Amino acid sequence: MSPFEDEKLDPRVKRTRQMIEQAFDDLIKEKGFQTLIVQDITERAGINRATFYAHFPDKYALLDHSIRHRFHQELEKRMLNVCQFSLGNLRNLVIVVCEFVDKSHSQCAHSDLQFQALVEVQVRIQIHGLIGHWLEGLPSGVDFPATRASASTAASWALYGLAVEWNRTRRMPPLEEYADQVLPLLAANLGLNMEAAAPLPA
Amino acid sequence: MSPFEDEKLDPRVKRTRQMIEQAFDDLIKEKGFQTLIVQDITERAGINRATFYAHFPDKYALLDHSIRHRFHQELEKRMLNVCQFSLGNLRNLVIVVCEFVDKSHSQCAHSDLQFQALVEVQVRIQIHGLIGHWLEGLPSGVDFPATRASASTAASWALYGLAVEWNRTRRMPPLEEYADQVLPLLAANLGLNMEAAAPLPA
DNA sequence: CAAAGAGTGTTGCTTATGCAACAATGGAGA
DNA sequence: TCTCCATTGTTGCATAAGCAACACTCTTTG
Repeated sequence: MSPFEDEKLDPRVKRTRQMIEQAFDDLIKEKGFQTLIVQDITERAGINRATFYAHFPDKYALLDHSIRHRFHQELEKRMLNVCQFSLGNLRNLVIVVCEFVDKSHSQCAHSDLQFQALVEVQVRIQIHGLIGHWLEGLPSGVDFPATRASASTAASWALYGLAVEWNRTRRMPPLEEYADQVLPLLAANLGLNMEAAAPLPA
Repeated sequence: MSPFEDEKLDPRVKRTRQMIEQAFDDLIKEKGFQTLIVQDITERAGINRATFYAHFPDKYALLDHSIRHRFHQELEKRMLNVCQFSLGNLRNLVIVVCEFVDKSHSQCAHSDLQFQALVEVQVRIQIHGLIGHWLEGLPSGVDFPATRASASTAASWALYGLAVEWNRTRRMPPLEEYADQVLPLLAANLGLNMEAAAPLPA
């Protein structure tokens, strides 16, 4: 459930990965993802090129890892990775995703479509996993429009799409307001009627 | 002449030394030199204890190296390590030494006498080397009170002593003024009569 | 005095990283 | 088309770093 714990790993490995990730993050801001070559990363990180390939198959794998890592950190900040389902937590998730998408889109220079697509895939996977985990924790009596798997799929796509839309409209309305506005939509995906007495704590 | 150039060294070695030196500097500020044990340094640096001993015989050698390194950096900042003798350069050297002594004494918490003594030895060695190098570059016609070797010895001790004194009087008078004040003393050590027409550019 | 603990250096072995060279791919330009 | 060049992954070998264990010295504490 938590692929980024501080495993008791060889300190050399931990250091090298940190240096690679740091160099990668910096370079993406500076020259974007597409024009970035592996040699840039290893030079900035101060490691050998062969060492890079000992850790990542290529720069795409590194990007995937980096996105997962950073998004997971955002979840950790709000403890969304160690909680149960509630409308309040779902609302926080909306906020996290919107902010993350906004930050990603702003830092990639030339509206790099490939970059954005790769971000989307990784983030959606994580959202899907989190919501799926939440739903597993619900009592079996709760009804869903379909299976729980379908529910988390629909909700994760919907949530990401809403985040992109919020970014596209130049972050209007304000995030808190937007979260309140779209929360019923997502709740509906999950089979929750917000007008009736919700079976969950808000 | 320059023991700290960016030699083409194995990047692993460069990294490890940097981490050790960084951890050492931080820890000295936090808990002083005497109470510091090697294990503290290696833990903070994130390296193995055996690796430490592969680079330094003990914490005293590390301190020596650290002082030499930092003092040399100060010389480099003002390009005193790549210039010839002049009264202006000697004056700059006074300023560098005063500032360095002051910084060292302020950062060592409990007026750690051993620490101060170790700093003194290393800094004086460097001053001695630099002045000696300067004197070698002078034309053979210039007169000294004694040999050039004696002159640089006397001057280096005198200069360090003056720096300690300036620190002891709570940095009074202001550094620039103090430098002008003591410059004739040091010049006399080097056989230069500042009242007569100096054979050197000011 | 004895025993326990903390810190020091050292050692043998394992593992990760550095380095240089290589073939393979693909794009740019004559 | 052809060559040139940059980039990519990969490989074998050299070297640095990690790790656990050891003996040794001091200090502390009962």
